[in-house]
Amino acid sequence: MSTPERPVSSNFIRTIITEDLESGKRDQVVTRFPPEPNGYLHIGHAKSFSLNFGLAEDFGGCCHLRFDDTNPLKENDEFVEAIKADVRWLGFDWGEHLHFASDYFDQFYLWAVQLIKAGKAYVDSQTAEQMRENRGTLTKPGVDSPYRDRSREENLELLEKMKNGDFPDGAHILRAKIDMSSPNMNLRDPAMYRILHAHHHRCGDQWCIYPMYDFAHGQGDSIEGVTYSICTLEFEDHRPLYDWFIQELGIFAPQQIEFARLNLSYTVMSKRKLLQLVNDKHVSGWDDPRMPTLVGMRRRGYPPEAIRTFCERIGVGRGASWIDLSVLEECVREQLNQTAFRRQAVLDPIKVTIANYPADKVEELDAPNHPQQPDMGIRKLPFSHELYIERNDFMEDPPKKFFRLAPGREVRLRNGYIIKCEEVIKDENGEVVELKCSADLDTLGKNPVGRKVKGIIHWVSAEQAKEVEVRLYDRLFNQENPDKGENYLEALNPESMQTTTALIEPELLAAEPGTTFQFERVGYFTVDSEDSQRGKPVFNRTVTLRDTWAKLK
RNA sequence: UGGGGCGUCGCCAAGCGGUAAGGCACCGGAUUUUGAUUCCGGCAUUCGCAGGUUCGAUCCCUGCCGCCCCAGCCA
Repeated sequence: MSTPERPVSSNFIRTIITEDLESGKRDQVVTRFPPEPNGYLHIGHAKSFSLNFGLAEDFGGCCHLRFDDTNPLKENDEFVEAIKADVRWLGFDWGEHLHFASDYFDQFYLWAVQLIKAGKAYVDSQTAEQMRENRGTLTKPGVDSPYRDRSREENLELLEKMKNGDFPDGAHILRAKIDMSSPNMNLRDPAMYRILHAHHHRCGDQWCIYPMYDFAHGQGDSIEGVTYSICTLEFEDHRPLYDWFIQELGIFAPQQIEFARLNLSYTVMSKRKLLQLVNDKHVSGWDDPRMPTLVGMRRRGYPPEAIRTFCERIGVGRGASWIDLSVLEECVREQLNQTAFRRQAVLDPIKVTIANYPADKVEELDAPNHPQQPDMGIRKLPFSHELYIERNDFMEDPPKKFFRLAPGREVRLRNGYIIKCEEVIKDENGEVVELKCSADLDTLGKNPVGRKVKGIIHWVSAEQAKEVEVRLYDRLFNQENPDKGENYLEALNPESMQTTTALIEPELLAAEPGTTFQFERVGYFTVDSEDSQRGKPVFNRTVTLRDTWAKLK
């Protein structure tokens, strides 16, 4: 496994574990990442499993990957495989420890029987509505079910029949007998098993009853010897219930520690909403480059190292926090800056002709693949008398601080000569269509004497340039918190993807899907892995370059 | 107005009774054939508010205020 530098910053979980190890309360660290295979993983999950795998790594323990597959109605193997691939993509390894809650269904059933025998569980035959009414409210205690005092024998028989499929869905339910007046709603006789005549992705039609997450999660951790069950804050209220099951069953007790889940600005993180975005075709799929899913980010071109850096950088706490999307983008730039080959591409072209350069001449200029890393080599860049430059690199009447091309001004062509704008040609509408320039042919690889040329712009040679499709991605939502309004769909950014045609240097035509380049002065672009064809790449804008000029304006 | 949590710089986040780490952002300045990168420097007399305990409190106590989570046969 690659070990990205980890400026081991302290956090409260690390502190707890360190103390436990020192005091002898624990002698090893076993964590786990327990996703439900009902959707694709997103950046919030990455925070969670980076934490879990990272902790195991730091303390010389291990981290399990366990699928909590207790609801067959929503789960399937496609998600299982995708989740495994995502965790691996980020560079984590669960070794031998690939588990499923469904591996433990027999044991869970035995434990349910055990609790009935101990008078700690009963079969309720109220309808779901009745149960809801009798549960009370936040301020009113609940009312005991009329079935609460059934005999153990009757409970046992009913559960057996539930298991055998003798009842339709919803006819009965197994509940823990705790306290209907508990101020903690989770302790008001929570459901343990429900009847579900459903096909399970791993068990097939073996079961007609399935354990609730609350009756499976804690015991799954216990069976696996998980020492630290790290989960998000919303499960804090469930901890007394998990502890109750563990205690009544007399089994190994993991320690649950909760942390705040990740909130990222300009995006949504709930699986339900991501699923809706996919189903309602607001995006092209789970791997749409605008999605906060790991498959989406991979396709967008975000390197796994950047995501790990991000997870490390944002830290872990117990207060609800909002991380700005720009923090993630900065991690992406940081990584890509070191690894991406530099290329030239023009997204919004304007023609430039070099009057003093022979019309029939084509020069192959040497251009470094990475100016700071010579060992990354060079490539050839064709130069001729007719070029394209970026439209916004020219201004007819520029402010003093604009050091790009303007009438009478000089500018350096990146990796090429210094040129001077001699004449501006417009069409009948006054639109600039071409710039006539002259080149100082003694400036290739050196600066002219006696004058300084500050501006540098990128370009492509007109005849050799190739046209490719480029997708300019932007944030999916234009509200910082899309959930703040009535309906998060209203916050969708209509301009989150804009397709355009770019002119690229010819070398780029052979780019392999999944590779990322820096289009100098523009941004990082990754060859789309779905829609590119051999010799016909489609580029996704991964992230723009920082642009202090844009801020100045 | 039941219960469980949380409030330290613009955003994260250390700190656990001895006098405010770090990262990101931001602002200067240097280098630069990417207005990118890199580099150097700056950036909380103050820890939600008000009292109290103490020689000393962000850390302990009390009371306020604000925010988040819980009433699925979802996870």
